[in-house]
Amino acid sequence: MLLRARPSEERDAAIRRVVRRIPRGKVATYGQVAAAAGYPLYHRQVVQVLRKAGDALPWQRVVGAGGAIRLKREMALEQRLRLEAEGVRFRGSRVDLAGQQHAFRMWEFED
DNA sequence: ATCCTGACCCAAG
DNA sequence: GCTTGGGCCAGGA
Repeated sequence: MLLRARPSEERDAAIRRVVRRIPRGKVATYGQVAAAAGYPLYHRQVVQVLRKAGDALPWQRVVGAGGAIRLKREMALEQRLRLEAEGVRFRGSRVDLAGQQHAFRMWEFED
């Protein structure tokens, strides 16, 4: 299950599949998405994928470790509004991860 | 090849 | 709580 030498397109596709599985009202961290996709150390690549995908993916459901919103300026507000609209609760400046963090079931991502 | 950047992460202080 | 430094990785200049 270590696929470091696979083409980037497959890696990105795996990441996209994972993001699409996060249900409304739930969130997952960049690190969790990367790990669930099969690439534990690729949390930074998740960012690139989300940027490129734009609104084709539910990008608002991916947050930083501890539930922090990592976007800047207007986009940070946009993400918060979208999440609150889905019913995600916040504790201060970050998402209240307890109970709102999506638990990936790994076996669903096997090819 | 090198340098820089980014919606990162985490252990320290 | 917040900031820092070091560790990660791919992509673009």
